[in-house]
Amino acid sequence: MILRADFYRRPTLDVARDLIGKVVIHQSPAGVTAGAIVEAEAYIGEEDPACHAAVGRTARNAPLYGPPGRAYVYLNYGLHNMLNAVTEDEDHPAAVLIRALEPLDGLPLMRRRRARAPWRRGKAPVPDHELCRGPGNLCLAMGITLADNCRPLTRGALTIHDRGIRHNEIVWDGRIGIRVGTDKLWRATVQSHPSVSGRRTA
DNA sequence: CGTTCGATGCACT
DNA sequence: GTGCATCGAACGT
Repeated sequence: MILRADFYRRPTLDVARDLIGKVVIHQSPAGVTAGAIVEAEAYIGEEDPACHAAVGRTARNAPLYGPPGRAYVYLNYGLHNMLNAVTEDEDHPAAVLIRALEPLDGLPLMRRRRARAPWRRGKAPVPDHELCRGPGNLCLAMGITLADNCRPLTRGALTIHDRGIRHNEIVWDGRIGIRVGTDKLWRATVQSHPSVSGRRTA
């Protein structure tokens, strides 16, 4: 069952929590890939120093000020695309960063895309559970690019679905990979899942 | 184990 | 010109 816009038109922390276990599906000319979300972070409003909306509305962060249920994709460090789901209302810029997936469908295509990265040339193949581990890696494996920016997640080539996956052990931690706003416990993960990014616990 | 650092492109000041 | 919501290799302990 595909998630509708009303799913995203809610408090961002609720959306982040409920996105855990949901399935991202990308249909590209090269084939279909899909993965279940195991890690997500909330970025909420102009008062959140780590949110792109903290600097006010700009050309880049404009999707955050648009309707909920669309993708916000941007390039970071000149290398990696980041996939966000826009949440809340048009006048409340916020989004959930999808940080990691458990690969479900199209694993051979994911392996090919990961192997194509310049820094992976001639290296050992990526283990399956690491194909979508990390926000940059998952966009590469899924073939998500800037062309997907602003696209609705409720229909079309890039969508998010409820396939009935439920996780009992969802934990909240501080967001990672940022320099400010690290005090807020807005990172939801499936505890101990091998596809979750960052340092492994156990 | 841990920390440092280079690659790389573009939005923003 | 500066600074990233990264990745992974290289090095130190």
